[in-house]
Amino acid sequence: MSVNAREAILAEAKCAAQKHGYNGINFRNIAAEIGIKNASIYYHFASKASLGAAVANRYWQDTVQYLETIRSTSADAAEALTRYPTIFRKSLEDDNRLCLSSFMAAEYEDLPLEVKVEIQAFVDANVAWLSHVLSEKGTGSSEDYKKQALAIYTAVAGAQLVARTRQNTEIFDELIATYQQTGLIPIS
Amino acid sequence: MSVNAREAILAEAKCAAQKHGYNGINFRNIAAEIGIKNASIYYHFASKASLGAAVANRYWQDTVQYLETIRSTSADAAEALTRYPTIFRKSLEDDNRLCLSSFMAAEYEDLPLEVKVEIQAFVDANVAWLSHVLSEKGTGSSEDYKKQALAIYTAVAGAQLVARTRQNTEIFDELIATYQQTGLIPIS
DNA sequence: ACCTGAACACCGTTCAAGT
DNA sequence: ACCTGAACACCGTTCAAGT
Repeated sequence: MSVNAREAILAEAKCAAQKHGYNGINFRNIAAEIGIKNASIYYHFASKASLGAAVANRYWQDTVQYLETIRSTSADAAEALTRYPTIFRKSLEDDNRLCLSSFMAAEYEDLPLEVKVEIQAFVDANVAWLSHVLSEKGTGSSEDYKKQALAIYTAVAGAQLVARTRQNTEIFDELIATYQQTGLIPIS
Repeated sequence: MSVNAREAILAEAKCAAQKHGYNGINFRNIAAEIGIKNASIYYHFASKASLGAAVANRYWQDTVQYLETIRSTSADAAEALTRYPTIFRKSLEDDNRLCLSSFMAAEYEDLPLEVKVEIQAFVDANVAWLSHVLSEKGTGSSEDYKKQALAIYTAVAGAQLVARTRQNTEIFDELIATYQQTGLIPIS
């Protein structure tokens, strides 16, 4: 708690956002959880918007790092592509949480600008990574890779949403398998 | 307004839900919009949960009807499949609104049970319709149709979410085109 | 049958005040 | 440097009271 209140607030806020969305970030809950008063949060963050932006920023930066790990530990592009959905699967497994971005995409219109910017950065990072991996294994144009990358990201994020609704991780796996069988996600 | 307050409340609530989600349904706003006081809404609906469920119920029933229209006015299954995404496209065009279900999928964990039930009914109706259309044109097993139907629904709903984030209907069209090119959505 | 005013607890936010 | 109590406007909800 008191080692670093700022980090504790961030961690609680991230967890709340993955479970209930931006709207579910509750200052009084967070404060109670880490043993301070809700007014104290304002010493560390200027506003809920600012806290939300910090959470989203940390989130996509962590994701970029994880994506890099997948690439560097995969034998080839095909393996990296196959492992990509695990990012989304992990949050589902872990307490049925949602990718921050999927959540906030729904809430998007009502989000403060500074949060929108970070959410957009997350999507961009995913598409950039996927485009690069696709280009390593394919022969299409750069435009095609971008389109396919966005399509894969979209479908996988959608799968997380639907699977969460059913509270069933198997549905996520089946959806990914169907994407692979139909050819949306290349497998070899 | 006073011709039928109940219907006026439903209409306002639906619009709010498509723009801001269940959480964005605001009794004081709705009341002001139709010229009554927020306490009056409780005469027509027992709670916000009840109003939300009524909105979602009306929504999926309208969708079922629209899907039937697509089928009965399509020359064949392939045409019906091609026209399927228009349902999601229309709400985007119309003021950048979101399919109720995509919204509430994000909010799902926090939704009252009676609302969850209606959201699930919407997804089921879509999957049933898609399965049927797929079976009319294909030769796979019934299990395969269901899986592919859910995959198509998931990917199209995801496309709506992503396109909304970019406030750009073209992105929706490009995503659908990519789904068709890769084979997720059969085209002939 | 339909609507209202007043009150409740809850939440983001502010601010003057404490150590 | 970090935290707090008290107050504000906002929201879902209740309820006794109005026509």
